[in-house]
Amino acid sequence: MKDTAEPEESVDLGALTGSLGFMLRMAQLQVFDLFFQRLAAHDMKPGEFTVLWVIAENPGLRQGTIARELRIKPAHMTKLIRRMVAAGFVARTVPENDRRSVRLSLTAPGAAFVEKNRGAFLDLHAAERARLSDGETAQLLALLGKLTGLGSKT
Amino acid sequence: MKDTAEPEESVDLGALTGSLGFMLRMAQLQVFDLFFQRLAAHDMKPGEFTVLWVIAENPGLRQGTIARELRIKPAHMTKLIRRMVAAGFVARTVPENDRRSVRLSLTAPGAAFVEKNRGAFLDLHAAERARLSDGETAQLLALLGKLTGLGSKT
DNA sequence: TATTGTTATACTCTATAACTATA
DNA sequence: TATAGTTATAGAGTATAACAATA
Repeated sequence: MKDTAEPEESVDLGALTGSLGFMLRMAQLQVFDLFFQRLAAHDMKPGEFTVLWVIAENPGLRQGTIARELRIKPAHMTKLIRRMVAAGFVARTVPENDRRSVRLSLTAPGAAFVEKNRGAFLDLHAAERARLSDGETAQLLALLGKLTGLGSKT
Repeated sequence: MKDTAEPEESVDLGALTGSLGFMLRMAQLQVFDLFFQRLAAHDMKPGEFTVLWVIAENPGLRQGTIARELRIKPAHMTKLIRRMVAAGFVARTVPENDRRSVRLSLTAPGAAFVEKNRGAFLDLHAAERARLSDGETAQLLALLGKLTGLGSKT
């Protein structure tokens, strides 16, 4: 029990809430919590599932191309892919026309896993739980898409 | 020079751009790049500067309170604060009424450093460089504030 | 020579638990 | 017993550079 009567000291973040970097960081931490609640049971981390997803959408893409698009460093990508291969989710193919490269595709279990967890990954209900309406969520996604140049859908 | 005529393979992210977690992650990476360009020269990382900022706004706050608010783990906070003390930016005080706790404040050099880099940290021009107008930036910040529950200003 | 991916090293951040000193 | 902070350890992510195989 508490002795001093200090009612849980409050913190004034001041102009910090006007920092895009800080606010994005805090938002990411919050949303990632939801992700972990859902996929941690499968021993799957956000970055790993994202890679599986992109391979599912783009079978046969080179490992380096995916790493560049997702801003994963090559050294890290190597280890990540090795884990996914060990898990039986990803198959590596060295094409004949360029035997330096590695092309990636999902195995049947990998494809099944992505399909099964597709909904969880998209955070369909994250926004509700996280104080935003559907409209606000759409707006937020649109702004993030414009910021990153990734929201090609308009 | 390239041999095969593949015009830089393109990646289809598909529904991934509808994932709040993924989009927040990519946006954060992009905005953090700007931060590093500006403060890396000072050997200062985002988390460290954020802590200095919060101490500046709330001198005398307990170390653990700040850690909880910024979602920094206690173990990490200990090391971070030690670096800031070593840099001469932060002073630690153990109050008489509860000698388990540690209260933090900025030294004069610490306060001067925060003041000097205040503008850079707030990413004043980050939004422009990053494809958003002022209005869109304000809107994005407001939505992130609502999502995280931190945007108390309304 | 340049490129693709791998290996190796080191450092930061995170997660966890055990520990101390106070309360 | 509970709390504040520390220490120790391990793992993931990142940065960097050196390397092998191929182009």
